[in-house]
Amino acid sequence: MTETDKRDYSQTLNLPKTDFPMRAGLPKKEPEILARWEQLEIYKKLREQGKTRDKFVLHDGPPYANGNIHIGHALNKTLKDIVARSMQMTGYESNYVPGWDCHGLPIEWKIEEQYRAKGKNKDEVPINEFRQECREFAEHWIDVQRKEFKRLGIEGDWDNPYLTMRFESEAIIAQELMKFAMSGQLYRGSKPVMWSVVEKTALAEAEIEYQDYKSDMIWVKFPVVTAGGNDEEAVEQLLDASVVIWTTTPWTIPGNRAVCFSSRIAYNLYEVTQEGLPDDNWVQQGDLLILADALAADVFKNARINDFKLVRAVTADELASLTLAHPLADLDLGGYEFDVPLLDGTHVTDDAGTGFVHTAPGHGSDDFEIWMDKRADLEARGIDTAIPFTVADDGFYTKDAPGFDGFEVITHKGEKGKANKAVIERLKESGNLIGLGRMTHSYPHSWRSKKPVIFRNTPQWFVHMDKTLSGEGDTLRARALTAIDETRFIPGGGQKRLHSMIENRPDWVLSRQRAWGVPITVFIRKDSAEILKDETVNKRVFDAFSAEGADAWYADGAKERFLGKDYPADEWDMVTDILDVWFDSGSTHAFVMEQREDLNPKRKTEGGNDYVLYLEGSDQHRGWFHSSLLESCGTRGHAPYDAVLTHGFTMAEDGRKMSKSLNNQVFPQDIIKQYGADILRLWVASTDYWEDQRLGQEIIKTNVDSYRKLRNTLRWMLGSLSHATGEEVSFSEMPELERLMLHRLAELDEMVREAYWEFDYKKIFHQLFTFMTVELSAFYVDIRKDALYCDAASSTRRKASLFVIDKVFNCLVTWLAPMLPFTMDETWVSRYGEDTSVHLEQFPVVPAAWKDDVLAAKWVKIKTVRRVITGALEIERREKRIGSSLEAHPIVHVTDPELMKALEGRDMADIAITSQLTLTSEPATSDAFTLDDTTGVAVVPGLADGQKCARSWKILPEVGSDPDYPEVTLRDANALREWDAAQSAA
RNA sequence: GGGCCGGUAGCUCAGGUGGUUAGAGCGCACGCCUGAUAAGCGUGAGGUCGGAGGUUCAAGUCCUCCUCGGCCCA
Repeated sequence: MTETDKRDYSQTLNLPKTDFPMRAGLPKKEPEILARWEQLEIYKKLREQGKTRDKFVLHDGPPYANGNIHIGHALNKTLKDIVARSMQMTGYESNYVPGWDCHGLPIEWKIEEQYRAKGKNKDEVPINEFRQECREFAEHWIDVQRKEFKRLGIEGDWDNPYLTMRFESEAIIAQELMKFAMSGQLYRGSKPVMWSVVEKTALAEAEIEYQDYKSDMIWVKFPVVTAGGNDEEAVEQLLDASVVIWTTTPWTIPGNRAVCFSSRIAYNLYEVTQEGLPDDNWVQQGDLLILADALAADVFKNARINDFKLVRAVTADELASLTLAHPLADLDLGGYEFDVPLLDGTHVTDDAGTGFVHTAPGHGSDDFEIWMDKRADLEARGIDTAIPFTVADDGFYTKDAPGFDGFEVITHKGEKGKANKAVIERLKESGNLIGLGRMTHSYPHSWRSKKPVIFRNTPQWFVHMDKTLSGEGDTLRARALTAIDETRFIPGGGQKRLHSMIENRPDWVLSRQRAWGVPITVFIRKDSAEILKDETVNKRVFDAFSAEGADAWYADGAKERFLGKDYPADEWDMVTDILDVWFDSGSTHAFVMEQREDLNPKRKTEGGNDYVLYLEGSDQHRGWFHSSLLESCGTRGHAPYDAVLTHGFTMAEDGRKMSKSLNNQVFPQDIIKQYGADILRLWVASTDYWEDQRLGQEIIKTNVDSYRKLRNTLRWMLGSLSHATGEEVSFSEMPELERLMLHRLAELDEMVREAYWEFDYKKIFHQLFTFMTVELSAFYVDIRKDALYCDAASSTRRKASLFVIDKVFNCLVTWLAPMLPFTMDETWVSRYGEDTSVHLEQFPVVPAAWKDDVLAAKWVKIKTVRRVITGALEIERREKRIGSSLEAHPIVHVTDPELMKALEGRDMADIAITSQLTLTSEPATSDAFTLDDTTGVAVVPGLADGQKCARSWKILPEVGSDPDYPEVTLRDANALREWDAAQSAA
């Protein structure tokens, strides 16, 4: 025969055949897949499919509609998608309804910014016109984000998402608020807020910038009025003394109600010993002052005193027992004759000042906090804890600051008013001023006007945390704490975190002095401050909001419209504050979950089997998990969720926060454009998202590599399955190697189902990936390629293998579908056709009978022997005695009877991928190859004898013995005979 | 400053109740194959488990402190 006559045996082999491309081209392919899903109406079909099932509701926490999505959004939505898809595939109806948070400050800012650019002033625009612009702004970003989320492959009701600004939503949010009002949980209190006199508005922390500012500083004596303790002499001594404070805001002195000290700081009583002081010196010889040890010298220096002596230490207990007089009390101004208590506060330091902190609860957050914390104690001491409103919105003092009428703290132009000067004069008169100065320091200014701001007490709306509700011990706090105990937290630490927050939090502030939001739809009686409680009025509000949105509250004539005939409009005030957006989103369970027929879960507590999960970043312990819990406990008595799942934050590759300035940001849009959404999703699936994750170029590259390996293994399966006929092979006929794979499938099935329920995606991905590379690609496939490619069509071994590959394929593709929806769908379609989708499948039922631990244990032994053989061949390869393992004929000496027993009936040549192999229980000579960690196995390498089969490339003596097919082994001759018969029949 | 959480090979992850020389996959290096081929197979080099003390016969695993990083507060 000449070369050209030689038969091309590759034509007779069952080589893998597939159109499934090795290279994915995801950036181009994914949009096509999305279009196909759209066309197939996958979402609709899923809902159809789930109609009669129990529901697994992953209730969406709404992102804020004001910009493109970032990596945190991508992580969050991808996780949600994996949850929803996997729960649907395990037999739940898992409908994902995305939502958006639309009201709030950041959008207001954007609109105001646009105004400023046009030279327009917000205050001159009718409020509903302004609100309309906010609404349109939100709408724009909802559309942008919706497109970006869909591009990630997130399945959900994108055509009907929920929005907090939809009229129905606004109506129910207001209705929920009115429930708090009706049940007596809502009350009007007050709180200091950052206030800009120039703009006559409250400012949020983000609207503040710090600039240097020159302030007046004063040192002021607070004379001791009463002192406690058993030592009479010590008490007498203290009664002659004064506590000294220092402040840079003299204008807050009329608002003073307490002095704070710290039990961690050392204090002493000092006596001024300096003789010959001028009469007009504010401190005189014999004065007794209490000061922090570390600061006394400074204070005396400022008071122009050189000689003083330490009388004795003053203990924290003594300080706590003191009552002081207000420094203005003796001037008969009327209104300062109250007791000033000393409070132990952790915020007090001895870095600067006197070690005592002047505390005006209406003018600072520390001041307010400690005042509220100690409220019960103070009231027990007979101290009025009402916080005075000493400064009006225009910067002028009010009647709550007697003696300072007509003075202003900050003028309407943002300049310093005469308040400080007036206070200082009065203090001089009182004899309690002991030092005066000026200092330049960093001070909060309005972002907009660049003018200084002040902390000012303002009326706010609160919900009681500790008010008794339905009975003894039933408070909002108690309800929430119980609800937390009954909720499943993943990871578990979230329970503790939320619990301690609720345990320690102050009353819930609901009000914001803003324009873009749902108004606090409450009326208060002008003369008594009583809250109107009337269901008819509430109904009018609800109906109007449902039809017209919350704008109805701000429309002309709204007051008369809602109050109706029963309440004279001139006797009632309409609240114009809006609700904090946390109340909006905290009510989503009410206006989304309960309202939508396609959600409306019937949970365990209601006798159903439906399950509700909230899934957000761990920052939402303070946010959405928190407000949803309080809202639901306040109105329904229980948590809105059965489980809370949290994820960490995405850091840059070095573990630090991503930031523009460090230039280490990763944008989802870039990854999608360059690699595809499935690569991003693979990262999500492989990472430990319960903690903070890292993301950067190297990590993306690792995932791209994993993706390639995974895709190629699937591609090979698709190619091999092109020869599958669907013929069943009975379990008893199945070779052990096949049964081993089915056993592994059964094990993996258990793992996958468990881990999906635990939301442990990295476990699923890592185990499946390792299975695919180690057990499938490098072991099973490597061994079975010979049978698959070369065995005759009728071969049971080959059919069994195809059967197994088919099962493995279905399992892997469905199991991975929630994580890699694009690629798995592409894979599924490649096998089952364009009108199918893996996303309409369930996880396959894997027969429990496939599990065979005895078999698995036996194959551990077989693999042990295989490792020694492979090791021996590696030496031969290194020494250039063989290239392919098919050139070898190892003699395998197995002296361990246990191992030998495992090998019985196995074709070890196949398993080791050699052409020939001899097994013997005879001990080998000492130069045979062994592995250190394996006893009882030794391998003497050798070369296979005979001719190389032109078809299967095996080297066997039998090659040439079939006269019809002299170039091949007998197995291949048989296969060719079948092949040729089939060809001629066709 | 306070509460909570985390730091295991270059990367991503495993390492029940403390117990042999700390594992896997990827990547990397080297080799083989050329019928999964911009693929497949094999071998190998990489870690004193953030650091320092302590408890213990024995600690990545328990305790204390420190450090770095994160979230939330102040």
